[in-house]
Amino acid sequence: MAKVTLQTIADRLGVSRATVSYAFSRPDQLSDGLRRRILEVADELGYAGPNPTARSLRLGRAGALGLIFSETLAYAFADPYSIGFFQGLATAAEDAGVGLLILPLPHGDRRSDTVRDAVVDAFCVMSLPDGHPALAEVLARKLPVVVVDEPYVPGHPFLGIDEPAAGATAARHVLELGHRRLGVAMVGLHEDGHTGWAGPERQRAATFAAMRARREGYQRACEEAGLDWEQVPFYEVARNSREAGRRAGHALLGRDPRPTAILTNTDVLALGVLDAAADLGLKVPEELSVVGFSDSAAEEAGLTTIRQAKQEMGAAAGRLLLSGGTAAPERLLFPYELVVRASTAPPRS
Amino acid sequence: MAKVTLQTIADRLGVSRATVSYAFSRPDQLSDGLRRRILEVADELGYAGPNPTARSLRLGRAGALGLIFSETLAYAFADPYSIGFFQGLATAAEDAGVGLLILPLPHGDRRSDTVRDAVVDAFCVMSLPDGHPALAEVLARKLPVVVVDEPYVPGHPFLGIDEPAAGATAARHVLELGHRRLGVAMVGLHEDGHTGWAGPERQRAATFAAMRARREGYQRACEEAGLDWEQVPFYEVARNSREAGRRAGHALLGRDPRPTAILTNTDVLALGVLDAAADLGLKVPEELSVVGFSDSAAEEAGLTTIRQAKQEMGAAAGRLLLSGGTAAPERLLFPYELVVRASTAPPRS
DNA sequence: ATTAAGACCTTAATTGATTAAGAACGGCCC
DNA sequence: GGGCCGTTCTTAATCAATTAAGGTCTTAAT
Repeated sequence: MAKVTLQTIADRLGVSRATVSYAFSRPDQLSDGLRRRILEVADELGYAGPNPTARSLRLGRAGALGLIFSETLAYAFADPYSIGFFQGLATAAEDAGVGLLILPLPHGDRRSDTVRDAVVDAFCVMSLPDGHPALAEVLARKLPVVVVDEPYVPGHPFLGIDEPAAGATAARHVLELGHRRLGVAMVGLHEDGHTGWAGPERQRAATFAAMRARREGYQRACEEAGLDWEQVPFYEVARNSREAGRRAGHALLGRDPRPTAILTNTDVLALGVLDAAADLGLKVPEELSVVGFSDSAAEEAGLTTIRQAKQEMGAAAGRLLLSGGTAAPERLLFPYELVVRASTAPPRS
Repeated sequence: MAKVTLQTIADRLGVSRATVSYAFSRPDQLSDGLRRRILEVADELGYAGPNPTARSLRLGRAGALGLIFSETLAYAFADPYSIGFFQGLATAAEDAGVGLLILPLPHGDRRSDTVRDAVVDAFCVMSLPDGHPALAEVLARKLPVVVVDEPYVPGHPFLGIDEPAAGATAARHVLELGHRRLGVAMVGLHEDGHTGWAGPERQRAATFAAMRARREGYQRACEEAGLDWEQVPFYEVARNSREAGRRAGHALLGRDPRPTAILTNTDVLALGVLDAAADLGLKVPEELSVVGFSDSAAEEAGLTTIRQAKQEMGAAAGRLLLSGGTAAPERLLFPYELVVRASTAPPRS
């Protein structure tokens, strides 16, 4: 069966290609009888309908939004914060009747042309580390772009929260409860897969801008409270998993003196820290306070965290991209909120 | 700034369009000097690179896999089972360097042409109710298609589990523990948004084939054990949420005599039933046994469930679609497994 | 009878690329 | 100097549609 196009049908009926096109896309331009006959023949020949690619080319619109995410897709789908954002974005796409093209980025050195070849009308870039090659590829496409969380790209709308302020809020919470011995567990600072202690230089050199800024907030709050940041144990993990959190928890809780409060930059990590505390028989919050981030998996575990409007951010990103990019603000900062639950309390004196 | 195409650059340099094309796609066809000049001018003019749509048209491939899902996208992203499947599918797409185009289906009566206009090479259809119009639209595209879970479409590969057998396995588990008073809570049977008791006729009329079959498994096992299915209270909910599960739990546990075991067709629902049990002060598993399904959110809650190889299914679906559809088996049934945890036990005598 | 207005269909330009085949030219060898 | 080969670029067909503008008829009004 050779390919069936508009022309095939036109030839078969002795009419012009344009006529057949009208039969599909503009019924009012044709007599009912001819239209019926065209559709009949189309059906008979097994015509699959106007080729979307050709249509897309002619009409100059792709009908899809591209989504770029630094992690592997499997990972992105495993992260509650990302999922919340996807939901919002998907809702916006749904409302506009466009698809969401999720673009895998080559992991490792394998090169791929997914960004260059993506048939989309706009890009949403999320959580890319500084200098990631995909960003350059996206910008080269000269399509509307919004960036979420990181990195900041001058000239394109940015959606996120005031990271330093949010980080400081989380830290200040435990500091104001009276904690003086803090520990920090963070994921997603670097791309090198390192797990272990991280000193100040390494912390400052983080390639993920949002996490770097969040950490700066932690530090600022600590220093404002008179703590020496260099003395705050800082454990970095490579994967945002409960298991990694447990490992960080064990490392931090194994220190002498033991921290009485641990800050984490994701809820999933915080849950792992709670696991570690349980392993050691430490009571939370009596003997240990834990703060998460994003409020993505915190409620049931009674975790104190910073709540972010993930879905609203996704929806806003979608609307921004689909509105034709008119009058987009440079920086769209969303509200965040400290949610105090049962994982934090004053330290035992 | 008018649109910049290959031709613009060609004209500017006084070379042919083909030459410019070669500069981008086949460097070996050109002298280094000219190629450099072309790329320079391209950069200068702000050329965004060869138009992907035009390329796609010429090359006859879209570089994307279409994913059709009956629920709203926000919902799909909220369901752990779907997410597991997506992960697998995404991994396969990633390996092949193609994108994943997630297609929203119009909810309600709003019509949309997303399926007709989707620029994809193949479709993966998941969990569509019988007779859903989107299926016809997909089939009309005459592209490779695989269907996951439901509905079964003759002539196209089907991926899923042996639903009746899996359902029977779940039911048999509690029956063999000695339970005689069962209750069932199910979601995703009908599209009408109904929540409440469902009699046998309504159960059998479910439009989602997989869930219908799973229920048949429950019934078969019960009848084999000598129970009268008509006497088994059956509560149907419209949304797969913990809250809906709690509601179903309250309904079922409010019956006299109270069921000693409740079967649910998703883990999320089962968690809700556990909530209801907790509300009523019922001890699990001493006073109530609960069985989930899919092993998607069960581990931490200690839920007995049927484990499904969601990720493997996703990966298999992807590979099948990307392999050019050669020699695809008609029906690919995946293994499932009863995982017994702490939510089931013999009834108290 | 003339003219205007519709209805219905065709012509042809356009969307932005890819690529096989061919042409022009220089260099090399005999 | 002619034949041959290689390099480098051009020509032109092709992918599959959309749509403004124009051409025929038919019909109705003056």
